[in-house]
Amino acid sequence: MNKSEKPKIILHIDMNSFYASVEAAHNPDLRGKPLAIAGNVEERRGIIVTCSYEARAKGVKATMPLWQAKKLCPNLFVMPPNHAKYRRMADRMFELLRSYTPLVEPVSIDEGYVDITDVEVNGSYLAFVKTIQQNILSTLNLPSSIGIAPNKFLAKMASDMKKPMGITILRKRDVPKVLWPLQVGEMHGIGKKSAEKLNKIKIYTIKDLAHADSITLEKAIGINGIRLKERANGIDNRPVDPEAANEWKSIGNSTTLRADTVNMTTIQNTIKRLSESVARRMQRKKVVASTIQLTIRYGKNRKTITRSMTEENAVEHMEELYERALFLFEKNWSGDPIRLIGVAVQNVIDKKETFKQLDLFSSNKKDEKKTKFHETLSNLQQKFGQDIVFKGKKDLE
DNA sequence: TCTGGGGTCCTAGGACCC
DNA sequence: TCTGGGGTCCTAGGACCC
Repeated sequence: MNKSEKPKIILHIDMNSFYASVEAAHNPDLRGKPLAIAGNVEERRGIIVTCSYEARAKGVKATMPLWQAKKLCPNLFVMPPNHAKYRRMADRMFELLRSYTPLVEPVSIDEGYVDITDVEVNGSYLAFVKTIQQNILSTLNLPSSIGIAPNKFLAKMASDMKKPMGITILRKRDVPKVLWPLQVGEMHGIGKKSAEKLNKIKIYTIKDLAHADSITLEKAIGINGIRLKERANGIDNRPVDPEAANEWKSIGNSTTLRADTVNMTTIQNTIKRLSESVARRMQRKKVVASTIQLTIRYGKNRKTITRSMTEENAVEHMEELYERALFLFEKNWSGDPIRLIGVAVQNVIDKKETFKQLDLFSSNKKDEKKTKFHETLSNLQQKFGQDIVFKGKKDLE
């Protein structure tokens, strides 16, 4: 950290079993009961998305197949997800946080960072954060856990330590005592694969990672290893960026089919429906995109492929997406039964920036190239005379 | 008949340019 | 007669997160 910068105070707010809590907030009968939100409730492929703490007590967990959860907890209440409802509650929750400071960065529908460094606080920060937590609970009927720390990483690790309705302060000087004894896989950013790779080079705990040799680390898990080592030492300089959530890199929809299929009508209809949905979301966000990506997951081994194409001009309409997605499908489908289809767009830009983009980048860059080419050509002609022959169409563009 | 759907970021190879 | 090196863009796949 720069010496002139004063230490920051960052909060990480994590909503406890958010979907289940929202349902319970809307329906008091559900409170205190084992409740699960699961996709495809009528079908055998349904999995648990979120569940209440009462359900967790019985061993029910997110991503568990529904049938398995019911076996563990026969009186489980199961509801399909209502994303519009959760979105509305999330919006209200973030609005509430913004009443304290504009420095709020939503990370996902149910968590976000808040930089309260410059918020005037009477009394202790702990008491202040408690009022925020209570405010969320009394206004929206939703429980949360909050981490307080000098940076994002530590705040994130802290919010995870006491659930539900916990508040945890994690100071940098606490890192050796609190964080270092943990297994390396407990660290945010390290999943199963990286944990395995780290174990192979004898890094087991966060302490091991904090003291690891950077070269060895980079060889084992790439450049990300260096960043993770910094985090293990309590260092993280990422600012809280309120705009981050508005900048879309990709927008996509995918669906697992009822049964694996080779039926072209089903496939076409699915691609059409997904294209519609993506186009609608793009319109709502007022963006266009130049790359269209198709995902196919085969039933056999769940093998997944992605194929994409990039257009010179950005597209936005359902028909444009559908046409390209279908083209990618026909070009790349092996003929094997399909389990999942996805349509997504990447290289997303604001619609109002399209004109600028076209002027500044596309045409200007091309003009620049043309100008450069003609300069080179006339230089050569001066040197060697007029009869210089260039091969290929590209040279003349 | 075990594994959904929404994302972000990184890597690695090839094409192409200077 | 011999053969560099850096940079960017595109594509496909993978790791990770909620």
